[in-house]
Amino acid sequence: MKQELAKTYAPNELEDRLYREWSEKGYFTPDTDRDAPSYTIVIPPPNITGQLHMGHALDNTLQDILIRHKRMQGFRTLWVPGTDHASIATEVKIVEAMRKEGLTKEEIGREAFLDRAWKWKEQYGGRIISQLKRLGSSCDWTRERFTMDEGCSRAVKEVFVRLYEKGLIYRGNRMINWCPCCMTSISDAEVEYEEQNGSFWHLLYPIKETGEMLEIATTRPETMLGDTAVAINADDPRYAHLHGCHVILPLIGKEIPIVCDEHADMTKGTGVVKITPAHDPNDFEVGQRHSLPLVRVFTYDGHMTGAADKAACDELFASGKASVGEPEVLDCGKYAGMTTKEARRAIVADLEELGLLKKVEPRVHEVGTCYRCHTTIEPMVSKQWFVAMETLAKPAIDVVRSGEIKFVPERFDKNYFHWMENIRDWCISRQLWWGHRIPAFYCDACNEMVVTKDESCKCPVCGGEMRQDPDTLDTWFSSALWPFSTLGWPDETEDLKMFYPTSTLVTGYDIITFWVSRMIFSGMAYMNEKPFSTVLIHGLVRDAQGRKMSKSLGNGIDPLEIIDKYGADALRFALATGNAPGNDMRFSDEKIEAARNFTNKIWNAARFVLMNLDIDTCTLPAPEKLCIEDKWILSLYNKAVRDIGANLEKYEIGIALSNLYDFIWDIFCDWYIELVKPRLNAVGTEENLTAQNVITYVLGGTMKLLHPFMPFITEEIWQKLPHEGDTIMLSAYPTYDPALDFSREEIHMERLIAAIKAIRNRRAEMNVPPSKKAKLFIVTDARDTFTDAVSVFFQKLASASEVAVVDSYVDESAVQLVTDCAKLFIPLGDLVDFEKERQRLNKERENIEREIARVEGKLANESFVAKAPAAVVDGEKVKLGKYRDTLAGILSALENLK
RNA sequence: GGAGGUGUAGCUCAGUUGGUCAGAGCGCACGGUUCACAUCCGUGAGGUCAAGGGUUCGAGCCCCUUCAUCUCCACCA
Repeated sequence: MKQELAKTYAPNELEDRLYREWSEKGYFTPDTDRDAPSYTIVIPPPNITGQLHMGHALDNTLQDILIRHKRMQGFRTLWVPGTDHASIATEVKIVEAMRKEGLTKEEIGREAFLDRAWKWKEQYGGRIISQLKRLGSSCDWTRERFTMDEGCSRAVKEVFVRLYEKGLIYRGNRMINWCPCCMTSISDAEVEYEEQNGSFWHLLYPIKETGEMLEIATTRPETMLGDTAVAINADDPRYAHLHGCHVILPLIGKEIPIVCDEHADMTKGTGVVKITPAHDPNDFEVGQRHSLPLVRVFTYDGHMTGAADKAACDELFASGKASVGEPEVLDCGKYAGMTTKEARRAIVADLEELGLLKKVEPRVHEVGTCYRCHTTIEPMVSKQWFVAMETLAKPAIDVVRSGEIKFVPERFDKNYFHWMENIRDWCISRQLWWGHRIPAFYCDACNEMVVTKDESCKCPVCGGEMRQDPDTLDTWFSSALWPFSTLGWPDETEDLKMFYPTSTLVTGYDIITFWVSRMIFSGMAYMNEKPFSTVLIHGLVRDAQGRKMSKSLGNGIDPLEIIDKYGADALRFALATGNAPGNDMRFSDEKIEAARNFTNKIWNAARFVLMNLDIDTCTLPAPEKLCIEDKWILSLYNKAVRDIGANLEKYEIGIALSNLYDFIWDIFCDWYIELVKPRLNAVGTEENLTAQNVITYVLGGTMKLLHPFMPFITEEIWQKLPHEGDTIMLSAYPTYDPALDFSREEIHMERLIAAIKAIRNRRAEMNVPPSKKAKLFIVTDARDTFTDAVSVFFQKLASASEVAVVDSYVDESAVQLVTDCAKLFIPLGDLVDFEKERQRLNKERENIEREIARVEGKLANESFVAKAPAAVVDGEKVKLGKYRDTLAGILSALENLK
């Protein structure tokens, strides 16, 4: 069988063909009947809003490498794919699209809106899936899931109800982060802090009892209308006489108390803090401690409250439906209806007019913004659903602390612990429509509330109709359940038994708090078991200048364009190579071109091998039939197998891949192929047959080693080589074989290579073109290295016309080269410049003498000899011996020149 | 205010438990029509491993200090 390959690797045609074939033959689906250990990965589900970006490409390349490696090792591997509904992100996009059509959510109503959302999901969810396929991801598509599919929704309801029944989910008026743009609450994790230039306004509040002016500094004067107290520190001597006094809140003339609270820090500002419990998290706490009223002065869309808002609130209180902690609403009068920004200006101007603005200082401070739209977050007291985190956090901390779950690299556990140990209750309700609707039902008739999975429930008190809570859940609430909801939970499915806990989670460090931590406490809480054993963390993919890739900068690189141009394997190589876990990486043209060149190199090596092949099956010949170069390549191949395997086990994917790169390019292509060419040309001989088998064995094995990283090219080549089985995907990953350890031949080849390199080097320095052949005389004690059989190497690779191993050689007109075991003479006649030769040899002599002095010094150091491991000391001794031999050679060469 | 990352050749970065670790790719210089590959082959130049101190027989690697740079977290008025 003669197989042929095209001259240049053209990835596109074969990628589609091979992926379809793998998929159709069901190779991605685990054989659940087979008895084998499981290895499971659940995909971090991409948002349906997006399309594949470089971050996804990296994330999924790493997962595919792991899963393909384990599959080839014989594990029962499952990679569960899916997408995330991305509640807020998707809703924002749909609202945006509707705005362009002149529509609003309210106009079309909830049902029509959800219709649009599902259509969106069909369109864009499908797109990202097909993009994942182009990368070569070997996901089990028969198990594809969506965070809002029926199963996931069931899991969400189940968890909600269970937690509610345990008292770990509660509803109440609490301080939350409100995004006036998205018009919803968001969790603490979803707030991003940005540095902004602001001001520090020093206001004066008149004191009722003494008539003094109390100076108060604030960064947010517009909240003053909602002040319900002023706090001082009880120990502050400056204000000791004011305990129990009141201030008159300017502009509205309201009397509010001066309270003593630890929150007022004597060392900061004026030591006096205005307290706005409804619009500041700290002030909320102070308000709780002193039972201060909550006065809301902002609307949910970022304006000052007015008469209508107040009326609505009054009605709520009058009806008796206002719940505990419900804030009052102020009619802000002349400020009503202004945006908070306008109100700030107006209030400051009015205070200034009244002489109550003492000074304004510029100040830089961190302002919370919405992670989706980057609108400034308004802290608000609002009635929301929360998860009580304290009891849930503890097992989640322990399971990482005990090492049951490991972060790779380890340092990210610090991040995790810090977040988990300082966690606050999780606000999970969102004023959005796209998402899992909260399974709480209210009876308008009698105010009863029921939390249940049953959507058609009746009021248990009065039997009346129930109204479901209009809010939806934080999108991360369903993501948190992903490792088990995708396997069928809450049912006790076979998949759950077989594949949970999952093995490795691969994700970026930017998502540890959002997602990883929540999956861990969820797994512990509902499964009583960790969701995964290892969290492999990777960094961000940045552009060539090191900037974050973003839409607004327009510096994003589209992975699909890269795949079209260079192939998926090249993209995968570029992403997986030369970067360590947890570190950011840069993506550049140079990198992808280098990757493309590597694929082409592999392709051509295979092309060469196939051109010289006429065997149909490959059997490794018995050792006595192997030539030195065969044993050498097998030995190095075997070491590569060991190293690559060890690095993959340690998740050192970048190192494993560079081991492979080095082996393929520098060892296999640059040396072995060149070394066996003469034998491959000698068609019909036994040596030729041996060479064919060895080169096929090594190339085939190398393709297997490389397959997890570059699945397409390796499958294509492997298929064309003599092979057993239907696909490289399911072939056995190579393992270390002690029988292939040929260390003697390694030493011989090292010597030969050193000699060949020395000759090439010397000829290059002298500008002798390779076409000018010259005789080579070798004087050496290492006769077993420089055998007749290896002469051809020098002819082929070192431009030798003929090679002779001689007892001694004297010829003044010869170039002399010295290695640690041989002296090489190349009679080049006129080309030799004796003065230059002498200088060169002297330089070499100086170098080697320096080295000898260094090693001798080391060995003369008693504590080195006494304390260093024997192997290290022996190594130094061997080195010294070689150096001395080399020096002797150089000295005799110099002698020869005289 | 806390925590962490990074700093190694001109550029981008590897360097696993301290002992052939001073490396790779790109770039640069010189040479090459060798029948797999010019997306290639051969050869070469280049680094006090940010600075200083310490531990050790031995330090890019461990410890301390400093500088530069990036990131995360944090309710500071």
